[in-house]
Amino acid sequence: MVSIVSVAKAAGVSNKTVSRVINGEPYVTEETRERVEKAIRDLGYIPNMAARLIRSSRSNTFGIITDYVSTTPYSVDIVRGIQDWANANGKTILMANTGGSSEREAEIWKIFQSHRIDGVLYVTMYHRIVDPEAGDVSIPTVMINCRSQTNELLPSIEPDDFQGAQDLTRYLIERGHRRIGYIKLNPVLLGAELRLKAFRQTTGEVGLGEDDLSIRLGMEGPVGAEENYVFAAATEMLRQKNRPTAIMSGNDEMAIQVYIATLALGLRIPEDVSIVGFDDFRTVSTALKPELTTAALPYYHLGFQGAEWLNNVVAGGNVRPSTRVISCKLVERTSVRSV
Amino acid sequence: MVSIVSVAKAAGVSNKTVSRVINGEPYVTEETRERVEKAIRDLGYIPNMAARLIRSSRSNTFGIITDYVSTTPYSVDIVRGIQDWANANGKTILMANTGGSSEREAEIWKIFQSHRIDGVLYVTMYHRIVDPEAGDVSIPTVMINCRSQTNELLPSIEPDDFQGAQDLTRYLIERGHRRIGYIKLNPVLLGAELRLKAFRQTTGEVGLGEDDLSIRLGMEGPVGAEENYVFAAATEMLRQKNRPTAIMSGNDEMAIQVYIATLALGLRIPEDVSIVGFDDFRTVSTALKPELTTAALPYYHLGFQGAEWLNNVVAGGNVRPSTRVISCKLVERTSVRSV
DNA sequence: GAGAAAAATGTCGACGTTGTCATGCGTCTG
DNA sequence: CAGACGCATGACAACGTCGACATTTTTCTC
Repeated sequence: MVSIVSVAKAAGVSNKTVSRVINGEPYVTEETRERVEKAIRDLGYIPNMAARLIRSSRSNTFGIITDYVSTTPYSVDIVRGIQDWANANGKTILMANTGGSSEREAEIWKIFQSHRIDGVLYVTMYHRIVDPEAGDVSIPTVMINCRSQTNELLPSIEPDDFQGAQDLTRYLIERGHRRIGYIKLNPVLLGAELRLKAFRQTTGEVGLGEDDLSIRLGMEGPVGAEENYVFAAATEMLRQKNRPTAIMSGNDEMAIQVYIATLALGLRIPEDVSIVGFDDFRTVSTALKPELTTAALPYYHLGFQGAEWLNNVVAGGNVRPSTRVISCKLVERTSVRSV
Repeated sequence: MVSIVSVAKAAGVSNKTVSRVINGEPYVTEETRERVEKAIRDLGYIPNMAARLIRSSRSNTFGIITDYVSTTPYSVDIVRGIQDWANANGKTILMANTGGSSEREAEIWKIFQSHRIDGVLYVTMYHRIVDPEAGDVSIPTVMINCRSQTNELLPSIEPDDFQGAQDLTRYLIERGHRRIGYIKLNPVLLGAELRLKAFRQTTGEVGLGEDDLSIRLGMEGPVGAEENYVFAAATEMLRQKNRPTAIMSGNDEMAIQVYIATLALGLRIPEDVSIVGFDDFRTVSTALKPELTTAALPYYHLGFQGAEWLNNVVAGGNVRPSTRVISCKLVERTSVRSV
């Protein structure tokens, strides 16, 4: 492997001068710099990160720990956001997946430490409460899309489920809907409670009461293997004599079933029933016809800003641990009409 | 940071002996070994990979290059497969994403080289032909879910779109369907041609001709921003006097629209129309009611076996470059009935 | 044009690990 | 009991890079 030494030889300078050129340090003549750069090109020299790390003990590497579950694969956008930030800021990304096993997670922390990574982004694929296995380790960590139960000190960055559901509810109310159905998410998800709370509060503010609302449980059980009541709930809801003019679906995926239930009853969307989702899981929201109005989970930004934040923490910034929240943008499509 | 030296001191042995213990080398007394292991535990020593690499120039690290596109996020299963293999075999994963830009891709190769990775897994998020920017570099590479146009020498591992579509078609034929609709994938996707070819050939084998088949284009244009004709195509297809009794949808996502079109016409699934998809994009295939019969893209296996293969290549195995193909398993659910 | 300051370049060692080779010690062989 | 052998351990250098410091060369100042 071609090293700094061979470059130095080729350019007829000392190692240190080559090092200076590589790192853009001052005090190198233009002429020398060019000679060295030519040697680098000619020899195809590429700096050895490992050697660099060993000297400077800063790896410029972040580790990502994920917990892929077969659901909501859209959340890979978090990883994309992280990667984009990392790429723009010269950081490298080491990646590992717990697969849900906590022994494996412990291993991963070890591996990360053995690579002397600067910090960890702990990413969950759905919004939930977790319990990182970092042990007594003190690697700077930022939680993304989740929050630590035990360790209040870890900064976390999460989607604003409340605001998203609030916007969506207001959107329906502004368009004249007064009888609204709501199909609840799996209670395991952190968003379930927040979204429902926002729905209740917002409808309450305009004086809608339990009689105007049809609230049903859509799913429950372990994520990935849940009991699914969405179709039945939607069907039942729409068969009521005073059926809702709009249905808020816990998420976009569940909205598929609401669509199907609605159509199977011979009702039209949005003429007879308006429907909104949540997540902006585009594979679904734009595949549905009419396309689904929904609130976009800010996955990409969660990742991007999480990485940025971690960087501040690593740099020792004055980062008081806290939960940061990113808003969910309402995406207006064509599944809602005014009544 | 606690190093091998401090451990050696604590245990009252030489560096080398500690090294021996760490690497499980022979010629260490049980007694010494225990003493060293105790010191390691007490001090919380974790080996420094960078230093190790600098000596041995084997990083035990694979790089993954992806090209995330906002479509088919389900393909993260490829990455999961890779990670699982890596984890089981003590490899570390470095990850980067091109975002579609080839300058960035070139940078990534550089970065990977600077980490002295052992090999690269070049992963695309949908089955297609690509053109890796590795340049004159000769890092062992395995292509996953794609194939190189220019470099015939790169091994690749791909889903068997042909076999999957064949199985699906046979499945319909065996259940008595003789008038079958087919909605074509975006021709940009490698699978489009293969699946259609399988459909044509398999229907042809049992004597079905153009009159029995309704073949329509579902989508075209750049991935992520394509023109979408699925709903219209399905609607038109089902309005024919001799409407198909079954429709094969290019993929699961498109099947959503076929469902909606079917139901909007007042037809029932599967009583009036049977529907199959492709991909087993579970967020969709199990959210549809009735649940969708489809062929599963073997994403996880693509990743797992790709990593395994790369490992062989790195080890200098007798790996004649070739395209390996992994079958798509038919997943029977309830969207098809016998006629 | 001498002396000082600034710029350019070089020398050397250290980072943490492991490979090479050397050494010490007990055991076996004949 | 001498010599050979096998096991257990250690000393030391080297990997590629960069920081600290030293040295040489150029430029500036009066």
